[in-house]
Amino acid sequence: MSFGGFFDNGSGGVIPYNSMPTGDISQPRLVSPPLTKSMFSSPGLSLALTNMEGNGEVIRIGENFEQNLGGIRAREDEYESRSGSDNVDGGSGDDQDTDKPPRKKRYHRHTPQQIQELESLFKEVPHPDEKQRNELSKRLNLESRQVKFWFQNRRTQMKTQLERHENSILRQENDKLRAENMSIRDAMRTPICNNCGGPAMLGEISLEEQQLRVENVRLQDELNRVCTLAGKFLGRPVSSLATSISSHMPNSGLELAVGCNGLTGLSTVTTSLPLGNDYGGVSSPLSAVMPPTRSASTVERSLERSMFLELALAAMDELVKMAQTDEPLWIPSLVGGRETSKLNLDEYRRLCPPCIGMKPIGFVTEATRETGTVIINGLALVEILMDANRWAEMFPCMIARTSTAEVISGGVGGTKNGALQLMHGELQVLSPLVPIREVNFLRFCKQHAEGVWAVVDVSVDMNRDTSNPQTFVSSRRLPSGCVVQDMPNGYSKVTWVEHAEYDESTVHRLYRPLISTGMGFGAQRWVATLQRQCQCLAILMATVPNDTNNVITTGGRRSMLKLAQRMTDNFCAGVCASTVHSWNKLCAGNVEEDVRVMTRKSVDDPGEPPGVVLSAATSVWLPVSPQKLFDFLRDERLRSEWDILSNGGPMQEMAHIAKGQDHGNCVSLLRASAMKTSQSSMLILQETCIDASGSLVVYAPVDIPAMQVVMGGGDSAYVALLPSGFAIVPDGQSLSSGSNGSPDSNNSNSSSSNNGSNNSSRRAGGSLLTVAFQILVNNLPNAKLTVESVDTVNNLISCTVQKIKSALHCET
DNA sequence: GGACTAATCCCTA
DNA sequence: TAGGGATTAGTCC
Repeated sequence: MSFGGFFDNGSGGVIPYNSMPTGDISQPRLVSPPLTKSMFSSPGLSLALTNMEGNGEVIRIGENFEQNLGGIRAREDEYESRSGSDNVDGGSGDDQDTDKPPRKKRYHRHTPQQIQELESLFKEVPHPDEKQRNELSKRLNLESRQVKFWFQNRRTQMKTQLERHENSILRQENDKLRAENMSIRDAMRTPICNNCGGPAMLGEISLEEQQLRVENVRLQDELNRVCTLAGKFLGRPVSSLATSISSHMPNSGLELAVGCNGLTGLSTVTTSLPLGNDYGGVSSPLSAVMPPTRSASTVERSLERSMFLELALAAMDELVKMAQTDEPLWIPSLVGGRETSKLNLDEYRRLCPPCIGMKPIGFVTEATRETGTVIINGLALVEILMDANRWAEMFPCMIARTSTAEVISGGVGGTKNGALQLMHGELQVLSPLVPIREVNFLRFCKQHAEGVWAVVDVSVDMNRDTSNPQTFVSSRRLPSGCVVQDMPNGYSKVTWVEHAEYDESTVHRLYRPLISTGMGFGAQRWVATLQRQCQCLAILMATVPNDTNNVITTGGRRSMLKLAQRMTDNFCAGVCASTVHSWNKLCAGNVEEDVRVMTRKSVDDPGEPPGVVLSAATSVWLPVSPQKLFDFLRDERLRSEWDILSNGGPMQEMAHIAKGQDHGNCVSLLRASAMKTSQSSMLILQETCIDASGSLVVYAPVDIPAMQVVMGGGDSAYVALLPSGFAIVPDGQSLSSGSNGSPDSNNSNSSSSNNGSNNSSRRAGGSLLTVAFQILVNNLPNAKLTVESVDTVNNLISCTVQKIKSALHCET
């Protein structure tokens, strides 16, 4: 019988086969796959040899052993010649020995082409079935078995890489704990009296000291635990200051089974190790990475995670290269009078090996980089980025929806360093003409140095949401994200790289120049929004209330801003049909082209009036600058020129909360001066914001009594409102020199549209204006939508656009 | 000598 | 019986 790597010597003892007394048996493995029982016909020495099929049959080897070896070698050569690898070495020094038959070296390597093919299949399918393996083996002229081995080895290799990574993290944590432990021991050796500052007397154990002792025991346990785990990954014991492992261990739900090697099969030792996150408040950063048990599914998960980790590391590498390398990777160019850089694709391909496969056919590349100083420190920014909710709050107009699908690693030592998570996101440009970009991506955070952090995103094309197999992927994010470097003044320098590939045909021609210059989804927009939002946070954190009339309390300010935030979020969700609300698109014949009308039921939401809500949105081109358009729309005195709610007169600002240094960033409360008695209980809540990437004017009628509650610091969640408003962006024409999308060549079927794209007088510096209304058309949620309601909202939208055009003297 | 790689052996689900 | 873990051996740096 035989055990792994050992032979039974026939007398009950077990010896390694490379010390067998038969001399030549210690030669390179001669037990090749084609070895068969028929080779050994003579009786004699009993030797355990296992053929490839693993039958473990005992074969008798006779005196003509050498002769048989020749046969084996001949077979082996035959086997090698079938491997399809032509790069087999000619032979070793032994081949010159005339006493022995010429022998090729067993070793060879697959050709680079073969490896490339194998790698590419591995990326798609790390675990191919027999059919796939056979197919590949035929194609590559390899034995099916070789393909199988290759995949097996590659999986093992991935696992080893993962373990190595886990190991390094563990080691870091170990070092930290050890230092902590030492300092505590030190503190205990020379106790100091807290009252007098002198040395504490023996026998006097202060409360603090008792706590230190308890803490010390806990740390020692933790250290032991980490040492044991590190030992497992290192394959050798890691020394620790204490020796006992399990005596202090509390019970934990997670156990790690550790197989003992050596005489495999003779014994298996299972050691229970606590890995719980709840252990004494100290979490293991790897508890989420390591498979608790070794079942098939956990191994699959482990493999998937290791692939994610490999992808994340490659993406991080690429992000850092993209952020730190200038020419020739990024070529400086002047766009719209503003300095920017353009990605040199040849250099990019040379510098960055593809990490998520080839660009899908028909997709175009969008790559942008932007650097800016932001009033936030790197650590805080990283915390925000790694929290889906806070991330969405930071970029409310850009992120329609996001969630964390899985936290693969939570980070090391209580920080986000090493944190890796799988996320889902819906990115938006505020226009019905630009579809939402839905992406599943990995987000990986790494601290590169003291005060230097990087967060990278990269698409993973796996679709975990099997409930919706129809999901059409129209874009994917290549390694994108930011490198943040703390500056001494509390600011940080943020370098943002946004790299995506998308199906341009899904974007309306009017918006293609904007999108292709990166002003839609690109780095400029992320950085501009980040700067504006951080400035807003800094201002709001200032203690002095900054509303001009001083009529609002601090609590009221907070409530009003929260209400405004909800209003703006709902506005964005209505424009882009994000899945936050389940909108039904209307395709009625009387809906004007380029106006998207959607409807939904509002029930059980105290923040909205109950009933049927109709949303209508359209985007038009206007030959005026974005700034001029924004200033016009936010000016309460000019409101009567387009807003029916103003009752033909100017509006008056009753309250103003600044959200930024730019006066355009604020939340205000407006009242129509020409107010009729019937509407006397209504005010307008308005939020406006502007940055380098665009601007927004969002408003909603609100009840005076409800607003009084809010301004007094009451809960704003019960204020029912439906937002309307405008989103303004530059038309992109002045930004893109060689854009392939021209608004002039708009869809042929929209010649009668009101989007102004057929305006022959267009000039550089125009704007794209999105107008959107949400209106309650029936206060019964189950009521049917009438044609009249759709007509009303259609008229409202086209009238408003016409009025704006007239007021700005830009009618066709 | 260590890392990498192709292959082998044995065990287990 | 397929696949995984442990191991070996050839090669490269």
